[in-house]
Amino acid sequence: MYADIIIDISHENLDKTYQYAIPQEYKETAVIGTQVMVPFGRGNRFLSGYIIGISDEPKIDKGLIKQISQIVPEATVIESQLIHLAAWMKETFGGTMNDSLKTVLPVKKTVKIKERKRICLNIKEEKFTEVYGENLRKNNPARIRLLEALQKKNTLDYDEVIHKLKISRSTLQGLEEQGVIKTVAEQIYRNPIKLEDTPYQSVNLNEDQKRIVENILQDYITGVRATYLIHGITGSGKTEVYMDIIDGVLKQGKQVIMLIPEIALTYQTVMRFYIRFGERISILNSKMSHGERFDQSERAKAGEIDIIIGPRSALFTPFKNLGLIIIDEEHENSYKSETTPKYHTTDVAIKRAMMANASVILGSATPSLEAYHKAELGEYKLYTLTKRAKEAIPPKVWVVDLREELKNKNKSIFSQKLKELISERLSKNEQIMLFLNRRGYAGFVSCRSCGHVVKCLHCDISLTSHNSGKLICHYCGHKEHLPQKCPVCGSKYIAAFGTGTQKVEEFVKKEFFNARVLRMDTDTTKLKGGHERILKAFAQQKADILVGTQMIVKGHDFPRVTLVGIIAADLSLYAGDFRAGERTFQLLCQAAGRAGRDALPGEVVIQTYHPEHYSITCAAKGDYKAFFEQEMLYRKLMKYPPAAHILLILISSKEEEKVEKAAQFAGEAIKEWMNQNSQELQVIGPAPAGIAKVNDIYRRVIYMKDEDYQNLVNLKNYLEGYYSYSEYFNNCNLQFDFNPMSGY
DNA sequence: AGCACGCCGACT
DNA sequence: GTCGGCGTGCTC
Repeated sequence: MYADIIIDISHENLDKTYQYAIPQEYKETAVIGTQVMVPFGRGNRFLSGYIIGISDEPKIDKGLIKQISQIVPEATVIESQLIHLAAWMKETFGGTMNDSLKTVLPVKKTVKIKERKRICLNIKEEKFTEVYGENLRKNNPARIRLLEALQKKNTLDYDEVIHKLKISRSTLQGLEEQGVIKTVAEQIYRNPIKLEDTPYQSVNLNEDQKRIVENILQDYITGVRATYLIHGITGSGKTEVYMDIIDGVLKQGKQVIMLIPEIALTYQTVMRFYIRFGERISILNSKMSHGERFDQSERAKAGEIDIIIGPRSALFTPFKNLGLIIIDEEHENSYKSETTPKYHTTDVAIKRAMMANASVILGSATPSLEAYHKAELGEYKLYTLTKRAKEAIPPKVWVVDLREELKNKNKSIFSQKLKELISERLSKNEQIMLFLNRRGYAGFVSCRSCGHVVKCLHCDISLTSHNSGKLICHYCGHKEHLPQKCPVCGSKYIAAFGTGTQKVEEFVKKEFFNARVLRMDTDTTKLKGGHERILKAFAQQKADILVGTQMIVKGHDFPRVTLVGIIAADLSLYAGDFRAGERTFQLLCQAAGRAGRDALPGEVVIQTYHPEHYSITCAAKGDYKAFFEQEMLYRKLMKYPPAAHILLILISSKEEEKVEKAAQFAGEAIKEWMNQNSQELQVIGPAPAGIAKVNDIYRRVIYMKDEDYQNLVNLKNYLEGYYSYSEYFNNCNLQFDFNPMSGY
């Protein structure tokens, strides 16, 4: 038995694994994640390392492999815990150990720190002349070069000394031993938050909020560790609840990780926490460089901070005394990783919390079906916040049936109602948001007259129209022709559905030519800071109407927005994946929450061909529970998560023939596995992926469904085994996605 | 990073 | 010859 070990030195060229033999007495205890002491290098000096893999075969000449000397008893070593977590992620979500390690461990490329490593003189002037003269006499060119450079400039950059002055490390070492120079590695890590002198004002919690804080803290202090789901409607003051709980947990000497979706990371949110918790808080965001992130993780390890706020990657902050993980807006898509391992943050957070004896709080206005389902099963403790904290009035919601509009010869993209309300708002100088809930590849086919949507017979998923004029199911690959007439009402108004933000903008300009319009989509936010710039302009009322996709409904509050128009709720309702209904409900709730945030009462217009669909009626009433019940029925019926689990297998290659063969082979292997294990899993595919070709790489998918997650994991392991040696997978890539969030 | 190996000029 | 300065390459 051999162990792959990474040596615990943060240096680039040691950032790889070395194989060591596991002595007999450690056969049982040497598992992935354990810290070990090993002899390393010529001098066999004892270094600490971590086991990140176990194998039977030696990778190099057996004679060169040394033995592990000792196992460090499982202390609360944070690295060890994170490596453990990585191993669990590899197993649960697929991919290699390396993939998992890279997501879990802080980047070891210590670029920033290296830059700061400096060389300076360590002797007085008279001594300098003496040393300099001696080296001149002995004709030591490298030393002279360095001394002359140091004479001109007191301190020099380490990297420059090595590369520009061409001084080797051994020269520096020699001089340092003699005490002529010293190297200073001043690690100044910046705190990315700027101080602002706003005193903290305590907020008075209402009864509901107080109850939650007290209950959860009571649990915490008495040693109960659990996962909580806080279902609080928009504006019910979840953040205040989090802050009070954090405060209580900090008082227990523990640390807190607070996760938020990337887009919600606004200056205001951070400031609120900063004002309350001061210097011991830090943030992480995607704009930060590797170095800056590394800084933050070093600060966390050194115990300089107690709270970190950031997107899903912040989950891996190396806190030694982790007490609580909060996941705000738990239903957000960005919590699912798009790269292997395709983990869901909630699952990993719960696992990490278990390992660290911490609790988890999930919060959302519209919890994911997964979370609410688990709460109903009693796996999570559920708390509900039903009152708005500020006494704002819930908005008035109008659902407009677009089929009626067509009957009334209104072919504009704005219904009569929406037009009226827009005009009224413009005259009152109030602001309007027009929201296009478009997402990913749309292009489903529907009848403009009766609203019928063409769906897959097998999957109950909207078919997607392709350029070829064919309709395709993204799950099973089922194909059919685009019908000439609506199969339900016979109308000829049946076509692919799709509107872009530019089009909406054009229409607005045409219909309301004196309105000032801002558009926000991937086009207009491409430039750096485009996002912020547009939102700021709108907040300063430099425009009357903001047109955009989901990105406009998240984050920012605009007190003067009193009307929200959803152009076509169907766009997300028939997006071609099983979460379409859920996503629509969430988006509509969020959009509705934008209207009338302050004193001015708000109104919302939802335009749709399906006013009777429960995603829309429930969102209009703001009735989460009713929506959940309905959607859960659908999931149970179709065996979609959380009623069952889905494993998506994506096979890709540059050669079309190869993918086809590999996909067929994988299909056979699955059958073989089912026979061997006498299991009956539902298999859909192999089929070309929804986007069958990306950057000249061909893609095939296989969907598997089963109620038992472990079954799917076993199958994944079986396929991974094949992948490593079967020639069918040569030049092919194999990826797994459990309970996928996005289409392929 | 830390260590040793090997090369080179200088000195006893 | 030997010694110290110096550069380089390897570590299971």
